[in-house]
Amino acid sequence: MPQEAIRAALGAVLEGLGASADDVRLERPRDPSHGDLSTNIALALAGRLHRKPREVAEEIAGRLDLAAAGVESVEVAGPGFLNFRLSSGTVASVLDEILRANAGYGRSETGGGHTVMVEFVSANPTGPLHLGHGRQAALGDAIASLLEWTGWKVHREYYYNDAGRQMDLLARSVRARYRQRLGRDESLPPDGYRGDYVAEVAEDLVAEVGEQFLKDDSGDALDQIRKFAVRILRAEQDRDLSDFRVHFDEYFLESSLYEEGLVDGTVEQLRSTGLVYEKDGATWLKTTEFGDQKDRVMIRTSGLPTYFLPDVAYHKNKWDRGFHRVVNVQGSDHHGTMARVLSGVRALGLPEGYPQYVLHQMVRVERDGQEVKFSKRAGSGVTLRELYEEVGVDVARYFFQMRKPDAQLLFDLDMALDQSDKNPVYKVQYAHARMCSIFAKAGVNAEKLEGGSSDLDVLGADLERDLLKRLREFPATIERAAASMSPHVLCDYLEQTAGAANAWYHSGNPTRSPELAVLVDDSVLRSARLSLARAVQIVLRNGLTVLGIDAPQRLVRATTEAVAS
RNA sequence: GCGCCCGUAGCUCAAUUGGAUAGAGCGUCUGGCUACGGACCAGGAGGUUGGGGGUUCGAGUCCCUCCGGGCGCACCA
Repeated sequence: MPQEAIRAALGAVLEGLGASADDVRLERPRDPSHGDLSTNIALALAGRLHRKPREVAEEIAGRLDLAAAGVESVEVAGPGFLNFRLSSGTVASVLDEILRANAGYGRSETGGGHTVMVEFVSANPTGPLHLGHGRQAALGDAIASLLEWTGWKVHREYYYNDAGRQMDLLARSVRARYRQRLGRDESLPPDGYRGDYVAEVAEDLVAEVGEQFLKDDSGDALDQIRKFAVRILRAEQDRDLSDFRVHFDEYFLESSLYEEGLVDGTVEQLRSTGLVYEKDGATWLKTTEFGDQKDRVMIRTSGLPTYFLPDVAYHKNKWDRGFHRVVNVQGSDHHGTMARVLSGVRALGLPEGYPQYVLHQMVRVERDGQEVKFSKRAGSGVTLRELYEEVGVDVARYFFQMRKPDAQLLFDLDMALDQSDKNPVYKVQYAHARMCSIFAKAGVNAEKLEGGSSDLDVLGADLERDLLKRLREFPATIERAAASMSPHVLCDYLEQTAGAANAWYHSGNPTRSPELAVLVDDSVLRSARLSLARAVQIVLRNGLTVLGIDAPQRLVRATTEAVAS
């Protein structure tokens, strides 16, 4: 690892300047003319030492002993950067590492095997999942996966409200449709659920119980209808998520918090903090103590808790279950709840930074430059299933992941349906398939390829150096994406790496420049380039795997009819 | 009105968390190609990073302010 060697060499010199190797940040400069690796340590130190940055840089460069680091040259550039140029053998040495680690390349132990819970989707079972849930499902799953790749033990959890007002409204909506279906004149509740799926549930109810609830207005009957509807809709959500390749370790029911007395327990604990008071017949929590805009009611005049109380109890429960790091993925329309939950959790004495939130913004879908708005079945919006049945799961997942969560997402259906390199998903998948096709053409078993050739320094072409340097950055990219909980960082990396791989591949067009082809006659070159192709294939495949997207060995273009169906 | 998020090429978005000449894709323009998989390739043009001020060796990034957009501001969830 040249980074470590350079870092060590720098460390030796820096001791005399009151700094250490830990202060050094080595980066790949954007501009290749600035070398292969670069550090700003002299700039950082200059202020502290009250000296000119370039002078400090010159001094460090003069004293560096880089004999063992595979460095060809060091130069001082710009305001005081130290730029290192590596020998091509050193640059190519990453291939050994990649081929050896194979499916493990990119993994790290940063998380130390500690436990983290990622809670996401958490939609109430009042209807089909829509696009916002889709973004959250893809995003949450990718974040969970990134944490796994960086050494965390991840628990995926889904929380849902199976009681309360919305559920009651759902039950009454289903009851109305059910009675209409049986020929009785009954209208939907004023803010009832209007989507066609409600009638579908009602149809199932008729098949199940016949006319049993036709005239029964009792609370018990309504309760049974609610349970029936929840069962049907939960099953549908499970199918939608499972077909979207998103799976949970645990489904947590809000009602269980009440059944196990956790809500009452939380009230008691909060009271003991002295931050609880009575006003206007209700019970309030001083959330302003923790930066909320106003205090919040936790128990209404009626004696019933507001929703925010079980939320706090739930987060106490997560902690007590041993999850001392929790990531909540939510739509940014819920950001108001965040401050309240955090206040409640702080009041209970849980530490700063627990839980963490990733808030994502809304999704719009466009076709031919026009926004797609309506789904008759869902009553409003577009359902997740409608989307991925049209564009495919790989494309849908990738599109949801490729943008930073806290910006609005424009889902461009025309690009999503395109099957050329214009579509970033196919661009990456196709680069992967291309590498696989080279192995097939060469008649080699990719799994048997080894990087241990001592002749890797033949990979000296600009496109090869560029590609090699990108491959080396894969583990750091995973780290960065995981640390910032931003899958789009990985998407960006994969697109650029696929682009670099494509450029390399195309430069070796056998008709025009056969000497640059992977499968050249020269056996040393051929073997080194096959190793490079293999490394590219491994990195692209691992990256796609993190995102939950297939890395097929060959792509078969769908026909127009198949796309339409 | 208050709070959170966002504002970067014609469009959709990046920018290694304060680094060097702000990068990709789409679109556009100009060339090229009998193919290690044509689901093409190479290259060009395109920018006062919403405006203004500040912090420092250095700002798209941090601070202040103004403008514009999204979301949230219940004893609803």
